[in-house]
Amino acid sequence: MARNITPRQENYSQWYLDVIKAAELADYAPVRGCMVIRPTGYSIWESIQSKFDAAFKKTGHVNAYFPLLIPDSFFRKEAEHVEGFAPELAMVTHAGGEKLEEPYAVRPTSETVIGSMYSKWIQSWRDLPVLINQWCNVMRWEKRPRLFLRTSEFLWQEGHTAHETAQEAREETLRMLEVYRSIIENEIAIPVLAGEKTAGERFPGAVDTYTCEAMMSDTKALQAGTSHFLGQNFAKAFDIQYQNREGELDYCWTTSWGVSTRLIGALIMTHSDDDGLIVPPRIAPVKAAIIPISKDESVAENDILPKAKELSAKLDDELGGMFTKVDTDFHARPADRFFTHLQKGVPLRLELGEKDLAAGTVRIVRRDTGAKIDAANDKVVETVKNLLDEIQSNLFTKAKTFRDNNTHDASSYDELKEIIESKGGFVRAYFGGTPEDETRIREETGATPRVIVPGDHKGKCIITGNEGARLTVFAKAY
RNA sequence: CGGGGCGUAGCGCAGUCUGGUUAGCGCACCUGCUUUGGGAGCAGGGGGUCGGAAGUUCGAAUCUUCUCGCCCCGACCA
Repeated sequence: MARNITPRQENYSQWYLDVIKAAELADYAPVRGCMVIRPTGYSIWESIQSKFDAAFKKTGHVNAYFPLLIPDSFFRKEAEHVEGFAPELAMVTHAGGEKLEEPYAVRPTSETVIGSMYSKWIQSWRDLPVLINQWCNVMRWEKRPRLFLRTSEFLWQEGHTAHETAQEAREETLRMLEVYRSIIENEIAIPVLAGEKTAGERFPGAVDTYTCEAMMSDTKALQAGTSHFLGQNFAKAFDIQYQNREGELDYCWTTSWGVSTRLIGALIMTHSDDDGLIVPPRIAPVKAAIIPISKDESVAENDILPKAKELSAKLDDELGGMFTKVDTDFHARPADRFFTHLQKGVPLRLELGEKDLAAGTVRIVRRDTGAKIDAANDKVVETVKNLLDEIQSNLFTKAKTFRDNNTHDASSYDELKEIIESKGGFVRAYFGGTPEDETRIREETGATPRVIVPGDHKGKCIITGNEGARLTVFAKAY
């Protein structure tokens, strides 16, 4: 049992912070609300990034980079956008030792700068669609920061597309939502509900917002990715016009979508346990730690290490890329070395000692279950491959079962209130109310509508009593 | 931003109320020996000026004022 991590049951937030610290994922920076992403954490981000980036390329998107500083006036061009972001903008008022004529905002998101550029680049329907993504940092001055979940500065990806028709833009919005769902579920092993947000939860300036909503292991909800249909709001604000097929001027239809380093927070709070981090195999930068052990340090180094390196090379070679890491911390005792990799969430631990060499086997230990398997040398590659697949699916299934077990139905507002208070988790109820109703529900229960359940579920609204309300998931959220 | 808690060695803490010789303890770290398959034992070491600033005092970790930061709850949050 880990002795440097507070048990989850005792104090969930402390557990979360302890896991991050023990796995050396991040540390607090000198500036309030900012964090340093340490190598172990950053390598997980790189791994996540590469999955998404490949998928974006596959769906026809290209990467570009837009500047960090945005003229303050840009934000005022879209009424809802400015209202939504004004409170969290960081402003640069001085530069070069002088006060600036017009302050620059440190980007909280780039719809505005990108919109201004699109208006220059797009002339004709032949220029469309424009499908651009950028990987960058953004800053939102948060009142209550939490590592990975809500920091003032964070890393993310923002896709910005412009289309000829509303239909096409809507399809794009949903296409990217599906890309998100599939990667978050299949690679990061986090089950999500991919669906529409209610009016009160919309991105400022969007016509429709969609989310991939996940449940953390304390039953609170976390928005893991969003995709927005922006209609012609930004096109009108930034004058993104093109000449259509009939020769007339028309406004584009735009979308934007993003996932951030918050996914690392989601990964932690979905899979990890009281021993520390657990990283799903497909995301894990190191999938197996190979640990040569012997009572005699020189034997470990001179006799066993070469075998370990051989095994490492074989696994890397047959299973692809930077697959394994050989632990050469011979001065530490085995148990200490085991814990290091355990806490960093490495999916498999391969122990190689004199006993194993004599028996022609390798001892394999699973991070998710702790199960130990002695695999014969000629079966190691196959066993490792199978175990990684098993761990991947086990993590997903476990998380999904947990979510399903903590999802309840409410047929009245009172019942919703009662369930949120007594059990927590996701509560499904028919809802067709206004943003004002949402505010009231939040004030009275602490829960908010997280996502409209995908599919055509209609019923009687628990607030207004009107028929035709959509089945909506309510929960307390991060 | 409001309420509460807290900043003393890398981490966790004691000491603060009732100012006073070289500021302690556990873990971690370093050296040696014995150990070694889920966080070892003994012995010997290194490391802090007490979050920061100003003040009171012969004397401040301890008292006063200001300030910075962290955690929890609340408000807010695409």
